[in-house]
Amino acid sequence: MNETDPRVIRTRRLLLDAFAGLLKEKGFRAMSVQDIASRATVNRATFYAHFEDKYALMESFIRTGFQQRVAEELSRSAAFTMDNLRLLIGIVLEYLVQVESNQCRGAKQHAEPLFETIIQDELYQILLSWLKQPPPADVRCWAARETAAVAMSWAIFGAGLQWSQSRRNTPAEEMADQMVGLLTHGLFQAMEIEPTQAH
Amino acid sequence: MNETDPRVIRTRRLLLDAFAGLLKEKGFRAMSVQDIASRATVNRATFYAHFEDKYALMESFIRTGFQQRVAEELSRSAAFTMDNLRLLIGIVLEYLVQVESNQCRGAKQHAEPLFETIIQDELYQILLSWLKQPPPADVRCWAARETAAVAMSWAIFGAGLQWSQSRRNTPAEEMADQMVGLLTHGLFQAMEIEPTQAH
DNA sequence: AAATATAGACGACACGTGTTGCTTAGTCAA
DNA sequence: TTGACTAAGCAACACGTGTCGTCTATATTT
Repeated sequence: MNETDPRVIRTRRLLLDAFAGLLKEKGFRAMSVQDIASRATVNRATFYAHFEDKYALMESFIRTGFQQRVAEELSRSAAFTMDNLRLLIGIVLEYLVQVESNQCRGAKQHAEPLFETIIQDELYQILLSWLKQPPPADVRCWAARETAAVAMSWAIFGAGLQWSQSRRNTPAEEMADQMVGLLTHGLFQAMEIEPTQAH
Repeated sequence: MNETDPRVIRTRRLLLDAFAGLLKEKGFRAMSVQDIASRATVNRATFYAHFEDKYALMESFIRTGFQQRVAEELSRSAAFTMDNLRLLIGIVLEYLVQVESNQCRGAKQHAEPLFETIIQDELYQILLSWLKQPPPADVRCWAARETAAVAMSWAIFGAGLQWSQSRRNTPAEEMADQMVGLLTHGLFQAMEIEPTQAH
C-alpha cells in the first residue's frame, strides 16, 4: 500500500479523526469498527486494509501522540542528565493524564488492555539511547544497560500511571521530583525512610 | 452464586482444567469460549455465569497461581529485608517464565493484553504491606510509601518480563542479584556506571 | 488523453460473542 | 420423602468480526 497516494492519506486521516472523536465520546471499549468506519464515511473493509483491528489503531494513536510530545519538548538525542530526566518524566505525567481522560468511559480494571504500556516502550527506547552514549564517570557496573533502562522505564511509567489514575492530589511538579529522588537515591533506601505513624 | 454448592465447584474446576489444557495447546488468543466450554463438557451459557469473558478467566488463572507460589515460598506477612526481597524477585522470575511458556502460542507484541501486569499488582500489595510496618531506621523521606511501592513493583515486574521474554542467557540467580543491586543503590547511579565500549 | 494500476465500495460469508427465556436436574432443608 | 431452590442445559437472538470476490472510481504513467 503506497503511503504517498492521496487516497491513502485521506482515508487514514478520516479514520484517525473518527477514532479520536469516538474515543472522547464513548471511550475505547464501547466503540466498534463499524462505528469508526461509518463515522469516517469509509467502508468497514477499508478499515481492515489499514489496521489489523481497533487495538492496532489505538496503539498507533497513542504511540505517535507520545512521540510528537517528546519531539516537541525534548531535543533529539539529548544527553542523560538530571534535568533531561526530570523533563522526560514531566512529559510522561502530562501525557498519561491526557490518555486517562480519553479512556475514562471504558471500565478501568477489567480485561481492557493496558495501552499505556506503549509509553513504557517508547520510554525504554529513549533511555537506552541515552545510556548508549559513553558515561561521564567510569565506576563499577551493577547491571547491564538494558536492565537498567527497562527497570527505570517501568518504574517511571508505573508510578506515573498510578498517579494519573488517582485523584492526583499531589501536583505533577512535586510528583516528578519524588520520582527523580527515587531513581537517584534508590528505591530500597527510600522505603526505610518514610516516617510512619503507628496504626 | 453459592460458592460451596458442589455443582459450582465442579463446574469451576472443569472450566479451569479445560482452560489450562487449551492454554498449553493453542495459546490464549486462539482459543474461544466455545472451545473452553465444550472441552469442559459445559454449556457455553454456563461459562458466562461464572466468568465475564475469557480474559477474566485468564486473570483469575494467573492471579491465583501467583498467589499460591508466594504463599508456598514466603511466610505470610514477612518483613522487608534484603533476603526477602531477593526471594520475592526469584519467585517473580520463575513464575514469569512459566506464564511465558504457556502464552508462547499467542502472537507476542500484538493487541494481546499484558496479563503479566497482574503479577505487578500482587507485587505491589506485598511490598506495600511490608512498608506499612514501621521502618527500622528513621531518616529523611523522599517519597510516599505508595509511590515507592508502585515504582519498585513495576521495576521488578518490567525487568523480569524483559528477561523472561529474552533468550535468558543470564541465569535467574544473577538476574535477581542485578535487580536487588539496582533497587538498593539507585537506578540512576547504575546507569553512569556501566563500562561502555565505543561504537 | 488513453492505458494501466490500485484504493475503496459493496455485499456476502462463516464464525464468535453475550444475553435471554425456558426446561431439566441437582442439592439442601423441613 | 417431599418440596423449594437454583445451577446447568438448551435454543435462539441480535450483533460485531474478519475475510473474500467483484465492481467502480481515482491516481499515476506514457
